[in-house]
This record gives sequence, structure tokens and C-alpha cells, in this order.
Amino acid sequence: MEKIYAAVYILDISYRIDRRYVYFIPPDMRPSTEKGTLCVVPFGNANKQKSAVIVGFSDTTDYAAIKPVTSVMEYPIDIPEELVDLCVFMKERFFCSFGNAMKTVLPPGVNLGTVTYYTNAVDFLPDGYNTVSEVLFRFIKSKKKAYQKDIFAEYGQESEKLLRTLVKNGILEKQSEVTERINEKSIKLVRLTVDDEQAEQLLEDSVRLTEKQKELVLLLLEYPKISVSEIEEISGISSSVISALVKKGICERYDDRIERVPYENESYAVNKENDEYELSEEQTTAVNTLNGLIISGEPKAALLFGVTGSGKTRVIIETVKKALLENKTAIVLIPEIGLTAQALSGYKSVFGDKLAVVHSMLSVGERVDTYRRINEGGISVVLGTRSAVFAPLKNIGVIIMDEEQETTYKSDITPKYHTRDIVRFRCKHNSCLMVLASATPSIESFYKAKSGVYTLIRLNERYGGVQLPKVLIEDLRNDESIFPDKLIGTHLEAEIKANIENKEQTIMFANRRGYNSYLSCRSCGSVYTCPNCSVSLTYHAYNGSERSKRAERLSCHYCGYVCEPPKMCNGCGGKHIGFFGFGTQKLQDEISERFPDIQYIRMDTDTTSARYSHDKILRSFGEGDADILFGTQMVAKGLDFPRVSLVGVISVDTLLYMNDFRAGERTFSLITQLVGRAGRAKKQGRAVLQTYNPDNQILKLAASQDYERFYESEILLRKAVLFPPFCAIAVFGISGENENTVWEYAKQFVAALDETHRKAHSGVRIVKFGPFKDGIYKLGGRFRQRIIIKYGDNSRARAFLGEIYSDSLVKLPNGIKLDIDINPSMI
DNA sequence: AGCACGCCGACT
DNA sequence: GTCGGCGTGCTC
Repeated sequence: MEKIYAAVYILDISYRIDRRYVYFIPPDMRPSTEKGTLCVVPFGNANKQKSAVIVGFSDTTDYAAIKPVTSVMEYPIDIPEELVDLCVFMKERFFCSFGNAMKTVLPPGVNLGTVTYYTNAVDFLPDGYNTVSEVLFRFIKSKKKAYQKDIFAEYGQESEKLLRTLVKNGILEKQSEVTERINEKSIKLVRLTVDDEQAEQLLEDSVRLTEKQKELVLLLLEYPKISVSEIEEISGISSSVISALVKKGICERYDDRIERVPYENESYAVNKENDEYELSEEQTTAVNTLNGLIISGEPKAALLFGVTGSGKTRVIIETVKKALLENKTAIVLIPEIGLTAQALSGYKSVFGDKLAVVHSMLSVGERVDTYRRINEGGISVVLGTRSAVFAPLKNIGVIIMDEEQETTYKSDITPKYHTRDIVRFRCKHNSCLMVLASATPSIESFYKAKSGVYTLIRLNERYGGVQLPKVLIEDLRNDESIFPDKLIGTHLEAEIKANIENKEQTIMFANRRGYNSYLSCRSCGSVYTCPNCSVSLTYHAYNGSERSKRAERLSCHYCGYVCEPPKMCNGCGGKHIGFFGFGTQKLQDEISERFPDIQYIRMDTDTTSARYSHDKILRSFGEGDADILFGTQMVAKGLDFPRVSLVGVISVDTLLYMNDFRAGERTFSLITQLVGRAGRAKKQGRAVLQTYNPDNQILKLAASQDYERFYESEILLRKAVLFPPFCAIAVFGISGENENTVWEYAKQFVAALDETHRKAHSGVRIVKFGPFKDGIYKLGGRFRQRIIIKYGDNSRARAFLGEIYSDSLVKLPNGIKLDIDINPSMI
């Protein structure tokens, strides 16, 4: 077949007109085209130049009005065929446009956009035009090629009407071209340009600086590495204050990229254990089984089900080694960036410069570089978070997902893909092995393993014969030591004391960051909620250098809204405003109060938002700089510190009662991970689980670390009320600023859905719920309604959902947004 | 999304 | 009479 016509997908068009379009390829371009080639094509009435990806060829077409490809783009990155097919798959599976999928697959910042420009079609402007037209004409003539955005910047958006007239009259020509630009997005940071002493002096000297400016200097002294947005969040100091100080030469703004120390250049203590490490019998069997699946040369899947501390990571490394021996490549996925430093030292020492690390904290430039290195073939192992699943490796032998149940594997922006689905696609394409590894697999995955779809591999023993920690469920209901509003119960306090005396380390977990989770008026009961979102505001207290200087703020964890705490209730005017709930900051106060002489480290998004601070915290704790590490979810994940012998869980009660079918699964997993942090060394560790619900079944099962019994009860439940793995779930989200409009549209949407189902897809079996309010009904000023569809995942069902979605987008009222999420991580 | 075509009201 | 409002329909 000759390559006369090309089927393409256009990159920047909306979902509802996103399909294959066919173009004529001029003969001279044919040699330089293949599947995955980026090109420019004219599109629509105006023949706007758009970037497109070739997805197929043909030598005939029955479409009469065919247009020719404008040009083939020279692009620094090849898009492998596999990834082109993957984008088509993502479009069908997750209902996103091909272009959206491509954007996710390519490294970020690779922006192929169309820009519009004007040229003069005649040399002189004829008589009869007004002065504005004349000015515009002269501007365009002097520039030769005047970009629309430049014209707008100079003469305003209003000039568009005149431009249109001039084009219509043949005075100007409107044209477009595709630009390719790599955006460097970076975090804007602020630092002092004077040393600490000079800064202190400036603070003394009351004339030179205003109060606000002093506050900022104080803040910068405390946080040497802070971003502009963090400054605003913490202190409410606006960027104008920063500018004033910059002008005075006291501080400067700088770009984080400049300061970045790539992992590659950091020195890691090479883990000596790696060489001496001997696989246990269980581990050897696991590696052999996995190797057998790799060399089968067929698409395979396995679930590596191993208790915490059973040495899963070592099995993973050995399996990757086997793949490399077969001359194949491997991808290892981990749920969070926080794990990379620790995980990296192990992988780096084994795979050296054959390893590339990919995660979301890399700068755009670094990511493009890494992508290119992989593309050129010098890399055989890619380690990273979910975006690493798109690494353009060829000839993949194995893809491993560590902690496969983690919700970070689900993308929360369009396309809302699940990494597991992408892994499955790539494994099919590469005829290779998918390995899901976890101590607490998702119910879906364990179900597949039990029913034989995945090979189930168990690691039942902790490596080196270490015992699982002893878990104590501590009933807080009658514990005096937590009155009136303390967090650390009698037993936990005693255990921590014992640990401090024995010079052993402790990890503590609290559910939330901030200080108190909400404020409410003690007289009228009104709770302080975010004006944009239907959630309560969290009270944050940021320690200044002195206690009295403490900055107090209320902040919304969803939209970023920040305000000062009210002095009195704006409902009833009462002065008694109470704090309820607790967060990591409150825990911090209590730790320093109860254990005044010890060192502690807090770890939550407030303390780790600067790049690489995560690693620093962990390294510091690992080196024994502190006795207690405490924080949110982060402290639960994969940390391996031999000196930690105690884990304290302040409370997980709120997690238990979340209205979400996966709440049980997540709580179980979290507790298991937390408990697993204790006693990675020879000695048996201890864990204290504080709760007001000591009889809760999930807590009990988690305390006894009995995943399989938990699974058995959970799977029965899922089957009874129809949840995954027994169905797939599509959630349509409708949002808008006007509450009533959103509700009206939601009803209309459901009516349309019912009608389409009845008329054209009655064979598709669905169960429909809603519309009803989203769990967080108002978010960022928008009201949200949802419609939930349970369905069996097959092509007919997907065609139906795609049709509904596409048709509805066409008729979408102004100001209403509609999106779709397949198998969301939370409902 | 953007743009053209097309059919009705208020303007020089 | 015509300029311009936005409903409808199409994009290889």
C-alpha cells in the first residue's frame, strides 16, 4: 500500500469533534512520514493550522473534499507506535480527547499550539477607513507578521472586530502557524540577600522597615527556602511587600531550577547490604516464578502479595535483573515521590546509569532530557511515580507496580486514567509481565489473583525472621489523660517515654495537617466554613521565633483560601470560639509539652512542599537527629528505619466512617503500613492504635494483620451491593456557579441519558444513581452534582457512555461543566 | 472550539 | 434598506 492518505488525530481540539481525519500527503513528504509522525494540517473553514499525529495510512479515500498536509514537523522526540496506540486506547477507555492523552504521554511542557497572525495583503490602506484602522494597518505592515496576541496587547481585544473587517475587505490576511515551545515551569522562591546578623539588625532598626516588611524578614529567617505562594499562605503577606524588600536589596526572588541538585549528583551511601543480601527461600521461589512468566514471552500478570518487611523490594530488584538478562527493559512504579530517595539508593547501586528516575517533581527540562535519554535507548530501567508508566522504553520485559492499591496511581486530572490500566495495555502490547506488589492489595486485584487471572505469589515471612509488631488497640473512651482535648493517651505516652529512655525512635500518625480541623462558636454552634467550598476551615498556627509571634490563620485545604481567625462569632457576636478536631500542628505542641527535652520532626505537606525537603527530613530522621517523627499519611509510606520500634496512631476513626466504598480498604491498608513501620530490626516492634471504636471489625482485623479475612468479608459486601470488581463505575460530574442551574441541568442530563439508553442502547445493562450532591458539594465556588453509572466494562457500554458524554457536551449550557471519571478512587 | 450561514429586530 | 444579534451545522 502506498502512503497517499494519512489518518490523523488533531491535538488541540475538543472532545466532541475529536476523531480520525484523513489528509492527502504530498509526494515529497511521504518518505518522512510514519505512524507517530507529528505534522501540521489545515482544519475547519478557516483552514487553521493545527498540529496532528499520524495514526494510519491508506491509498484510497471516499471523502471528496480532502486537504493536503501542510508540513511534517521536525520534532526532537519520536513518538513510538505503541504510545500512539495507547492514546487511542485512553481516548476510548477514559473518554478524553486524543490530544489530552498525548499531552499526558509526552513530557509536560511540550506544547504544540496554534498561533494566529496577520499580514498585509495590499501595500497601502485605501481611503475611507478610520484612524484606528490606519494605526492597525501600519502596525501590521511594519511587523510584516503581526501575531494576534501582540496586536491585542497593543490595541486591546476590541481590535478584533476591525481586523475581521479588514480581512473581509482583502486588506489583511489572517493566517496561523503551529508553534512548538517547551515551557519551563518553576517554583518562584524568595530568600534573604543579607546574612542572618544583618537581618536581625534590620529588625532592630525600626525606621528602615515597615511592620509588614519586618514580618517578612522574620519569616525568611525562619524558612530559608520558601516560595512566594507559601509566604502568602502562611502570613498573608502580599507579593508587593516582597517587591519592596527586593527593591531595598534585602531579599531576592529566584528560580528553584537554579538551586536544584539532581538526584544523580547527590551522594548516597551505597547500601552494603545489597551485596551481602541473600534471598530467603520464599523470595527465591518468587523470583523464579516471576522469571518464568517473563521468559514465557506472553502477556502475563502476577500479584506479589507479601506482608510488610517480607523483602518485596528485593524480589522486585531481582526480577528486574532477570528481565535485563533477557535483554529486555523494565519499569518500576512507586506511589509517591517521597519514596524515591530511599528507593533510589537501592536501585541506583544495582542498576547504575542504566536507571532513569521519573517523577512529577522534576523540572520540565529534566523530564524532556530524561525522555530523550530513554528514547535514544541508553536506559533499560525506569523508576518513578505514575507518569513513569509512559516512559518510551522499547522491548519491555516487566512492569512492576509497588503498593498497587495506592490512590496516587489514579490521575485526578483529565484524562483520569488509572495507572494499572495503562500497565495492562503496555504489557499486552509488549507481551510482557505485569507485577502488582502489595501487603494490602486492592480488592479488585486480589479478586483477580484468587480467581486465577493473576498468578498469586505469597511472601508470608518477614525477612530475617523479624516478628510482626505487637499491636494494641487502645480504647480512648475513658482515658483521663486525653481530657480536656489532648491527643496522646495514657498508654501511648508511657510507650513513648520508654522508647526515649531506650534511645529508640517513634513514629506518630495524625490524620490531618494544620492545628484544629475546625472552629465553631460555642454559643450558637456555627462552624467556620470556606466561602468557596462546603468544607470547614482548618486552623493553622505557624510558630514564629517566639511563641507570642505566632501567626494564626484559617485555611481551606481544597481551594487554598486563607483568612484570619475571627475574634468573635459573626453569627451571634459571641466571643467563645472553640477549636475542635486536631491536626499535626496541635500534635506538635503536645509533643513538645509532654516530652520537653526531645527532638522531633514534623512531616506533612506544610513542611515538605519545598523540593527535596521530603528527602532531607527522612534522611535526618534516619541519621538519628530526632526521637520522634510525626505527620500525616506520608509517615506511613515505605519508610525503613531500623531504630523505630514504636508506632503511635493518634486516631483513624474519621477514616472509618467516610462515605465511600473503598474507605475500609484504605483504612486497613493505612494501618497495616503504619504498623509495619515498627520493628524493622531484630526486635519485635510495638504499635498503639488509639480509637473511640475499639470494637470496629476493620480495626481488629488490621491490628491482627489479617488481610485475607478482611478480603473475604469485603468481597462479599462488594458482590452484594454491586461494586468493583463486579462492575465498573462511571461518574459524571456537573458543576457550575449557579446552584439552581446546575440542579436543573443535572435533571436534564439524566433525562437525556435515559432516553439515549432506551432508544439506542437498551441492550447495555446499567444501574444509575443520582443526580445527587457531591461529597464536597461546593468547591472553589462551584456547586457540584454527580450521576453514577454502574456498568459491565465492554465496548458496547463504552460506546453508550461516550455517546452520552459527547452529545451532552454539544448542548452544554453556558457556565456548566461536565466531566467523566471512570472508576474514581473515591465516591 | 471557531467559524459561516441564515433569518429576524433597530438603526444611519 | 443594512448592521448585527445568536440558533444551527460542520470540520478530513
